[in-house]
Amino acid sequence: MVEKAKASRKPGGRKGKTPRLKRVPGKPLYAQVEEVIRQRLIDNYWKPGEALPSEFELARELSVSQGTVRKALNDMVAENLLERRQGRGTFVSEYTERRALFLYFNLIGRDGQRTMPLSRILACEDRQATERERDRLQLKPGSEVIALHRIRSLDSTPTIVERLTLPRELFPALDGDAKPPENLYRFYQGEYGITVAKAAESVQAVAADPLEAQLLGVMPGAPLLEIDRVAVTIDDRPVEWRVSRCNTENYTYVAERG
Amino acid sequence: MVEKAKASRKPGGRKGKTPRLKRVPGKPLYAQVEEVIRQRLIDNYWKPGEALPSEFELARELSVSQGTVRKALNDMVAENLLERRQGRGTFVSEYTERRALFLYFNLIGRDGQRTMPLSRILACEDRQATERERDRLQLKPGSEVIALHRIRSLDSTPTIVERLTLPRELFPALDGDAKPPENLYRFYQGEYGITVAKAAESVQAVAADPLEAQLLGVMPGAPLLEIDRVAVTIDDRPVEWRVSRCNTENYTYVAERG
DNA sequence: TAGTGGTCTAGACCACCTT
DNA sequence: AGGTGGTCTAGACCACTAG
Repeated sequence: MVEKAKASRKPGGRKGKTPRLKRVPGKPLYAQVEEVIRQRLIDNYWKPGEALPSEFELARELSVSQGTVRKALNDMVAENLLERRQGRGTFVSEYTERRALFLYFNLIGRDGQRTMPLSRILACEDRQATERERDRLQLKPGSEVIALHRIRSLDSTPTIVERLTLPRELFPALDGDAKPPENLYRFYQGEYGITVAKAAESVQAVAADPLEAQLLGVMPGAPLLEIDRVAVTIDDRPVEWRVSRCNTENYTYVAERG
Repeated sequence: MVEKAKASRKPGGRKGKTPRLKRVPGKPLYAQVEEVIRQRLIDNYWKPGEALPSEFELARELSVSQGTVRKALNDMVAENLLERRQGRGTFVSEYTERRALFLYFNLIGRDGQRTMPLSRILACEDRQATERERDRLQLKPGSEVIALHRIRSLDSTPTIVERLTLPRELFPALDGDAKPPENLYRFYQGEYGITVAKAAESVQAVAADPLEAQLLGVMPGAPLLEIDRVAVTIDDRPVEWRVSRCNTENYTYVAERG
């Protein structure tokens, strides 16, 4: 899809070879450095897992000091966009299993253990977005979506019934036959160059409907935890809407405050 | 050139004397600066709302550079322990209404608005800690606790039934007559010098029992959101165990991920 | 105007990793 | 041995707030 822009970096006219940053009133230099790097991540100029140039190289390229580059990079580490390892370099964050588990999977067992869920897809549908879906995914009327219905088990016990909606335009080649794997965010990244950078969740208690009750092995009307999540890219475009209904008899949802 | 630091640490030095920091292998200087400042917060040497000395003063006192003090202070701002305002100074965080609402109250209305709850105390009891309470609050067998039962309304609608347990030893003067106010964390801080620094929450869906159902105006067995929270001080001592059961028909619990 | 935090630079040395 | 990020220092200037 997006080609490495290295060759096209110097197509002649534009701004010369590199964006030479200069002081702008009201906008710190390090913020401008962040913008440049962020844009390159969006463009897939540096790909997930790849190493960035060293602090000194970036500093030379952008005509700022190494300390300014350092502040920009550290800020982006705090946003989970980059990772730094002493002696090795600075790398674009990648969606490993571990990362998915700790960043985006918040159901833990009574013993405090995190377990990787196992999913079974119940249905995969291709259709027009409902009004609610358009609202959540910021889509125009008439937009197509892919709707996924699956059940996820923790320790071999069916625990989560999940409905996902993806904008068709972001995932052109995805269809019902090519079943997506367990780690969807990694799949989005590897196959489509789409990186999920953050997600907003809202949580409620709901009563299980008959189908959910049957799938989860509880009584209809039993209390379930509903997690409503919209995942967005680095540049804040919605990627996925996911509604998970969880049996919390043996698992709890965790959050840190303060 | 690094100053030789003289290393004249006096063995018989008094506590009130200035701790002169020196390099220790494996422990960065800024981490030591953080420790000193953190300990002073724990000791209430600087009180909530008070201004700290300037970066330069602290740097001189601790025999480190201003940049090192800066890093320590900024780290502690990220932990919500301090606040900095350009041109004014660095201040110890205080529990304002606004702060309590945004840091520790996570039920928001359908419209995304945060509302301050209004509480009515149903019971206030003084008794021995149960085993579960001892576990959560890290108390020794036989410890006394204060148990509070209250109902909280949002927009005049009873929405949360809450049970709180406080270690008696932390709140010696608190009794059933002196009813604590709405903002408990601020109360703890102002009256007892106890600062809640962070909290861990775990969330589940549960069925309303008959009493809760009556208080909240729902049917018995209706799904409620249960939030289980232990609040701890800067030095990680448990201050309060709180179990809130919420009617989430009109409110949702929010969290950010990534 | 004086004092504070915020930004930026330059250079030194250290700890760690790869070769 | 050479390169990377991590720490620490020193000093300059800017932006904001207060008296």
